[in-house]
Amino acid sequence: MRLSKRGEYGLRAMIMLAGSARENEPLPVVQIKEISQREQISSKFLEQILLTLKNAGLLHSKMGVGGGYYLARPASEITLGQIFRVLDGPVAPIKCVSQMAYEPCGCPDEQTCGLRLVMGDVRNAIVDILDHTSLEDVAKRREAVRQSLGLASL
Amino acid sequence: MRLSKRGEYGLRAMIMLAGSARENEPLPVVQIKEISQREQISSKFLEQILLTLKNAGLLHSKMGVGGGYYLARPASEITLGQIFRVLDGPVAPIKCVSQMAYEPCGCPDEQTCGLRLVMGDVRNAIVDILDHTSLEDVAKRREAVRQSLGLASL
DNA sequence: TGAAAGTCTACTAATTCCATAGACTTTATA
DNA sequence: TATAAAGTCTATGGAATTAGTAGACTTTCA
Repeated sequence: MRLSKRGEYGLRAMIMLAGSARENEPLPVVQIKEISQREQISSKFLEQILLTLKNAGLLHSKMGVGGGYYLARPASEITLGQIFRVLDGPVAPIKCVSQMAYEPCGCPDEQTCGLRLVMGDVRNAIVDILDHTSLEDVAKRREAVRQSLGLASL
Repeated sequence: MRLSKRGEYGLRAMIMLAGSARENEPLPVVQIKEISQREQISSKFLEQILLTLKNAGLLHSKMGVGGGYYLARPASEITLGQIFRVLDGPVAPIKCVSQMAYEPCGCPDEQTCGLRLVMGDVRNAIVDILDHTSLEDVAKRREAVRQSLGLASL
């Protein structure tokens, strides 16, 4: 039940971009190099990941001097589920319960397959979290933890 | 977030064994060949899986003529989580939130890592289901679905 | 004693994962 | 307008994992 490095790095990068947004300021444009340094990710690998996210419409970019990446939409409108699916594919643990990529599994009778019933629950539980957690939610939550630990805001 | 074939087949086999138990009768002993036919699984592959489950203490076996596999404990005392972990390893999507196999991930500050907070929730949601669903629960639930579909009991 | 069952270990083909490399395009600015 | 700074795109490669096969071995019962 593992999140891939692609998924991990992509989510971390998006969370970082959302976290460096300041109120009443334009969305910050951040370079690959800076993200890769702050998050300790191979910049060449990250490059691919950000490009994928861009082609999926979750990031925008600016080329050339002073360029970089920035969120395609406000952080409140991008969910972790969207990011996850772009990088790691369907959320469902088994294809026969996938909404996005249904395929029958080999069980004799799908309607009464016990495994399918339970894995459907698992899928729903994961989707509930990932699709209802926006980048803004993550940023707020992290901020709350920081506060409770008595740390400064950055 | 995928369940492997190993995990799928193993869970299906265990569920089948639990489902073929009859009240007030000894736990049925079922041969690999029969399981593999009923569940459409390569019998050589299934053999390995059942052996792993046996070595983990979830199954018992009888060698020789009339032999086969049977549950090591009553179906109510074996959870899907136990089976899953034997075959597919830790449930957590990322090691830094794993109870069974914790390892730090590369994030700059683990305590305030937003991804870690959310993946902790995901882990808990999955564990809640898998560790609180026994083979007996699955059998009962399947039976309920059968009833509601107006099907016979086997 | 022989057939029916599980046990155990090794092997392999295919796929996926985690990158790395390098040539290319776009843009700001000196 | 040249140049450096940034993203774009495609190919390649090693390592690990996955899903299975093969085959020799052991145990048990009739």
